[in-house]
Amino acid sequence: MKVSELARAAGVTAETVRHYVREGLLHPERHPDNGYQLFAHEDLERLRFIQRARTLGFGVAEIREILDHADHGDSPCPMVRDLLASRLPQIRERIAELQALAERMERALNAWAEMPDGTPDGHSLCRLIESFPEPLHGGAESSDKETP
Amino acid sequence: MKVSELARAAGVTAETVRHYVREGLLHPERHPDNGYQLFAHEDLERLRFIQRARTLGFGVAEIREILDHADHGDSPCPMVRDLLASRLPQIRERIAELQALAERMERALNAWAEMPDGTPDGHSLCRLIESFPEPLHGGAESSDKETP
DNA sequence: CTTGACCTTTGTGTAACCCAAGGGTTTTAC
DNA sequence: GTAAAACCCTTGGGTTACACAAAGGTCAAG
Repeated sequence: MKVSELARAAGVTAETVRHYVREGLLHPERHPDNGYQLFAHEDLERLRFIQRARTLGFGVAEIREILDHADHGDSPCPMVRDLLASRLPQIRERIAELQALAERMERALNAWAEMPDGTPDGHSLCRLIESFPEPLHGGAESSDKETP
Repeated sequence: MKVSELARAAGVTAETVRHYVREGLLHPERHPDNGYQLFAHEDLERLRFIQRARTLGFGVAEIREILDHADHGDSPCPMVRDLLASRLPQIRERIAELQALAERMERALNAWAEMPDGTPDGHSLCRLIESFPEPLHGGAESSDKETP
């Protein structure tokens, strides 16, 4: 299989496949004449494994470690379990943050619904945003990436 | 106020303040002798506004637009409301994704708890991950950034 | 007058890709 | 048989919201 064929078979873009190759998750052979990457059927399974691992919250570097272990004949299961166990609370924290965010957004929209649209207030900024509680910086901080 | 003073007053790092200056969210004056950035008390309010807007899910570029509007005497409220309204469903979608992720992780951990640790399976990869459902790519895609 | 704390700019790194450019190859169509 | 469409390669730059390091100027205190 060539890059795009593998990509289509797995439902990802060719760029993604090349990315995984660059990152050492896939090790295709090369056609000796033209240098094209040649993937085996195993690689399709491997790519599907990568996708499932991604949906479980693993990063590319972690997946590479897992696959390297497995390629050496070691069972990566204990490592995987530990990674999973350490990430789960972070996910739950993130969920709580996003739920709080959604609530704040909803409160803002509801408050706005009861106000005229062009509230003449060009001097000071939107009072509604200004009246939101400060992101108390004394507690547990969380630098994050909201919505891209 | 100098950079670090403003930063401390708002509970952020000096790097963050400089970042916002670079991005055009803050417009400090310059001390003519030494080139230091000089912030007014308004800028502390402005920075607090930025923080609140961030907790509402706005990106730095969006906040810059909002502030630019306000600086021109226009009320940015309609824009803000539209941004909020368009992002809320995305947030909800993201929450649903993360909850599904947390559930998958929990199911995996529970299944593992009932297995011996070093399940000898060096050839094929962890069956548990392999048995997870495919990230069906036919539906609504969402390329995202999981947990850093 | 020398620390030490603070200031400046510039450049690099982060995660997981996407996209464009420039150039070779293979397949398809006429 | 050949030309165009379609696909391949690598390289390099962009995305987010900062953090961090380096090299060098400035300032307050002892």
